[in-house]
Amino acid sequence: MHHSQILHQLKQCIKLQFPIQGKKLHAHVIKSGLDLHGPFYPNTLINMYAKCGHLQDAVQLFDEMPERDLASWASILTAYNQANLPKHTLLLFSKMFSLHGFQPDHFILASLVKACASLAALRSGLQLHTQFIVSSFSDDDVVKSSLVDFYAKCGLPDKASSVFESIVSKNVVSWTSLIYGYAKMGRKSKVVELLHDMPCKNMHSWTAVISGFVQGGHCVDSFRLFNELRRDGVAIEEPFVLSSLIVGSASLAMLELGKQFHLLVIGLGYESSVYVSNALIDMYAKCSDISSAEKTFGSIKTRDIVSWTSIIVGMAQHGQAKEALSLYDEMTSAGLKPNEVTFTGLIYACSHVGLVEKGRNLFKSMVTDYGLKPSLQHYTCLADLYSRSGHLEEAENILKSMPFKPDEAAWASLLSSCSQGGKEKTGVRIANHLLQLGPQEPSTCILMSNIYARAAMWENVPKVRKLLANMETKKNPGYSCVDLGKENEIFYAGETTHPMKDEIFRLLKELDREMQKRGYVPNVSLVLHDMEQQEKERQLFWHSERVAVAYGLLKSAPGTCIRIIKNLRVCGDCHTVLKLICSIVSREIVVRDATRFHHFKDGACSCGDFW
DNA sequence: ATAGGGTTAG
Repeated sequence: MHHSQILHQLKQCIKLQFPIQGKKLHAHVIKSGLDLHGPFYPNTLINMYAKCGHLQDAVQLFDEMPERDLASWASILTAYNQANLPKHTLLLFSKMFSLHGFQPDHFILASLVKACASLAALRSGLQLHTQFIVSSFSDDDVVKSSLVDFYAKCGLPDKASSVFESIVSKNVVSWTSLIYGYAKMGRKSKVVELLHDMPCKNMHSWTAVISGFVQGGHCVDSFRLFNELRRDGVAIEEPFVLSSLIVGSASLAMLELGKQFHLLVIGLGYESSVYVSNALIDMYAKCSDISSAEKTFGSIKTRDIVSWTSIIVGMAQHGQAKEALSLYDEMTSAGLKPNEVTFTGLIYACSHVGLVEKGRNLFKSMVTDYGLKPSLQHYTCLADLYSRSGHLEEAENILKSMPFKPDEAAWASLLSSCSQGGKEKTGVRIANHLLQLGPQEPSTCILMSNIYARAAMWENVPKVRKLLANMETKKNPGYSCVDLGKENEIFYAGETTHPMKDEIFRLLKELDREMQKRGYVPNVSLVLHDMEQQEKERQLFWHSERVAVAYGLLKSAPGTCIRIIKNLRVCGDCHTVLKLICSIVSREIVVRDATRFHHFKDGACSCGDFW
């Protein structure tokens, strides 16, 4: 074989994603005595391995090269980008820069900007932009296009636009990057304008706009745009866009819509896309339909680490800790390596069933067996495990000795265990610390106030109340949304204007009488405002989750599960009430609150009363 | 020979 033929075939391997064939060509080059280190071969081979996902082979070739030119460096940087290791890309570059004093060319600059874009590393990207402007490649359109993408991903679409304007020949790639940036920031009129002005559109562009809307939390806009596409008869040639839409239905907990997207996936024949299936698992879990999540997981032919992690995390969040842990054993037996995300789910599972030893061992295993670096979230999760199981000292030690500064969430989780377990002294110490820190979350303030009230430190209660009052003016009001399949109904806390309010009131009154027979006493310590006892009870009575449950009981088919989505965390009193209601009416109630899921069934909750 | 856009889990 002539070497131009070999080069051609290597390119074919990249295009068709045939690493095995590529490896054969590599072997052929060595066996036939062709000069492996001659012109073109090593860089093309590195590129082939990189693009086919064989990072290790690319790195090995690179390390064995006697001479490296700028193209070799560009190829290996691409390999790290391709393997989704943008941090390595930047790290390797800084090494190359200090060791060899290289000036990056336009190829290398484009790879580096891409790495910054996927990390949303604003500072490094700005530095590269400066370096690019003063370099001799400063008119290169491809680097400019990657800078547009970088600014768009950093949430600065106007900066992206000014770079975009400087591009000499604008193409579908640069247009797509720009429009993604505006979609992500929810700048709808700008998106519409750009869609109109764009001379060239393809599936990439549509996917970019829709995923931009979803990633920026403008899910409804993404659904609307997709409807328009379908109306216009645009063919969905690839499944990419469906994953984004499924993520959108998950984040709004719109189960019916998610199911419709699932049907569309089947109809279009994209069931075999792992990306789509993984998004579906997560969607069903986030919409509280954990059994459909399991079914979807079961139907995947080749599961990857994201599939396993999604179902493990889903099970853990729904209180099925044992199942989550046994899925982990199955996963490792199948030869898959867990990553950071898997371990968050696993430790979370342990903390919900009080498996202290198991959690401790998993944390150790993550470091020693898999060489993973625990993040702040891992430490917080581990501390949570200790404090929930009554090991407050160990929990506090972790927060104090870990290589991160504990944030408000970390202290708040510890504080919540103090109020549950009657550890007053520790609680007061942590509350004082939080007071100095200046809490940002209303839920933290409520915990603090309760601790101070219980310790009779009345001088501190007004301080916390004042903080809370300042927050509540800017925070969203609490609401609960009950999912009745074809329709949803949303209730705000204290709302008394609903057309069915009399029926709802009657039902809640009736339930209240039955609850009191079973020993229920309203826990007013969780209501903070200054008011008389009766007024406090009335306020609790109209908490949005109760109203939503009552409405759900009135409107839904008998025996069905009632699903509630809430924007804040469930309050302690409502939690008690829902446990009672579910057994009084013999119905399952599932509440997705701001942080977790509560499955109320037979008088108990899947969260084990810790949240 | 080497560079730029859209998809999944905490």
